[in-house]
Amino acid sequence: MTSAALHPANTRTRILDVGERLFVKHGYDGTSLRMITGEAQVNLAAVNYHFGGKEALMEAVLKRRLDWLNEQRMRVLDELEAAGDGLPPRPHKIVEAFFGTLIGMGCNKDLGGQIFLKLIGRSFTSPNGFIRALLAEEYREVVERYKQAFINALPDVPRQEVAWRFQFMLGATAYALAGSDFLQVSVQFDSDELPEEQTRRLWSRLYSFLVGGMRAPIPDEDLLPPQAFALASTASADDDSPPPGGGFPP
Amino acid sequence: MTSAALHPANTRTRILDVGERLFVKHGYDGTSLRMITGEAQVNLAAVNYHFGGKEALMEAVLKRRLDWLNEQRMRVLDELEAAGDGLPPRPHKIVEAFFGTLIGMGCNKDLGGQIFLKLIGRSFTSPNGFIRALLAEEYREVVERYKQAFINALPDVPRQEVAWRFQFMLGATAYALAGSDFLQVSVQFDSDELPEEQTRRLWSRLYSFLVGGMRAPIPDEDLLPPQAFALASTASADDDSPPPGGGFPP
DNA sequence: GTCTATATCATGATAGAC
DNA sequence: GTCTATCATGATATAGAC
Repeated sequence: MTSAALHPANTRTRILDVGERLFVKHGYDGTSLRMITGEAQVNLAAVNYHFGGKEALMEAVLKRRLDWLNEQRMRVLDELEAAGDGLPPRPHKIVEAFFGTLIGMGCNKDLGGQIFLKLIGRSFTSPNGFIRALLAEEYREVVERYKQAFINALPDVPRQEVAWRFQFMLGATAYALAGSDFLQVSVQFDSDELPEEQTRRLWSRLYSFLVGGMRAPIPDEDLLPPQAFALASTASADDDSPPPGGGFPP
Repeated sequence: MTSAALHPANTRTRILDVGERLFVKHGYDGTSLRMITGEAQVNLAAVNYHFGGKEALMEAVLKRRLDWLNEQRMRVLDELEAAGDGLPPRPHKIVEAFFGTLIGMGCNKDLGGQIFLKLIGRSFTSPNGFIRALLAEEYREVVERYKQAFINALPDVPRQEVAWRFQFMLGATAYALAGSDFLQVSVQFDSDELPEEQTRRLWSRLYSFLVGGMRAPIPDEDLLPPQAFALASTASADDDSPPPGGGFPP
């Protein structure tokens, strides 16, 4: 059995697949081209030949999935609006269109599955500027259209408020995907694949939470969180100053 | 003016302060000890002398803030339960105690301010295992107690459901703090400091969203997201196969 | 397209003088 | 406690044979 038989795809695709997985596992800065080319069993120089460099590889990894996602999200919203007879779609349908499309990708290995969900969940807060910039650019058009759809669907809610809630929904979703499972509830997809069944249950829970948050009453601008917030904003820190006793030796 | 006059604190604290800021800005892997010691105007070897290494420095940076946060969160919950006359605190009060305490730190420079909020927001999804492990360890006791408080406050909601919603709330909060401002609503604290006024407005909005999500109806286990989800989980990807023409030269 | 070999540089850590 | 000097390692990227 040749080593090529172990690898279903060509060099370029193997690099993309392994890169995607390792970028998730170790982060962009924590992943070296040697790690990628080693696992993909291709030559070190192949990355530079096919993509032009490490950043360009990351860009290709993200775009491969985002192009599909953007297209799909646009199409689903198109259908939603077309089915409305001139009426704007209901808010929960828009939530479903935007976030359901994403979560659904987790069940589809051809679309990156859980690996991609985790990658996208973490990329929003990447310390690497070019990653955030790329995401902003790739998301801009679609997010703008969905934001407008939410605004149309919620005529009584101020635009600013809608935008914030969109941001909160993105956060809740991204974290559920990025998976810091220290709450012991988080989906264990360290073992590579999350069963379709579990993904569906995650989705139904997340969906319920998001819609609940979206429908929350408009906050009172003058609300002052009485206790906790005020305490924390005025407390003094116990700096790592010398131990009690004024610095005198014991 | 001596260079020491520019730096209010001792070497150890200067390293912690600069480290905290740079770890946020460039991530753990993207920050070198040379960057830190350079900005802090201390010797390169000082980090190893005072902390023992890069990982230990990160640990010290996190613990300096988390110790205070844990203590405060415990105290606030103590008071809440003491004031209840045997009745469990209302859910929205628990939300306020847990998340309000955190957000309040953003107004207090002695507690790290916005910098620390961003750091903690990003650390949950750090690709570095030791950071997630440290956070899990530091959060375990407090989170366990708050989770129990939520369970007591919501006797009709299944425990699993409560845990998930806790996770979603953490996510929405962390992302609001970690700040990927590509939605144009996100708080601009790249310019270092977020005014107290804005932090309060962020809090009132977030608070409303979190409580809304927490109170959402229990999801139907058998709900199948009709359109978007199903489409995404069965679609086929357009792989990066050779361009149309079968690979023949033009 | 793929490979070897290498250039160039930055990193974390430490040894040892002061 | 602070400094200089240095080590060993691993990084990205490229030149050039095949």
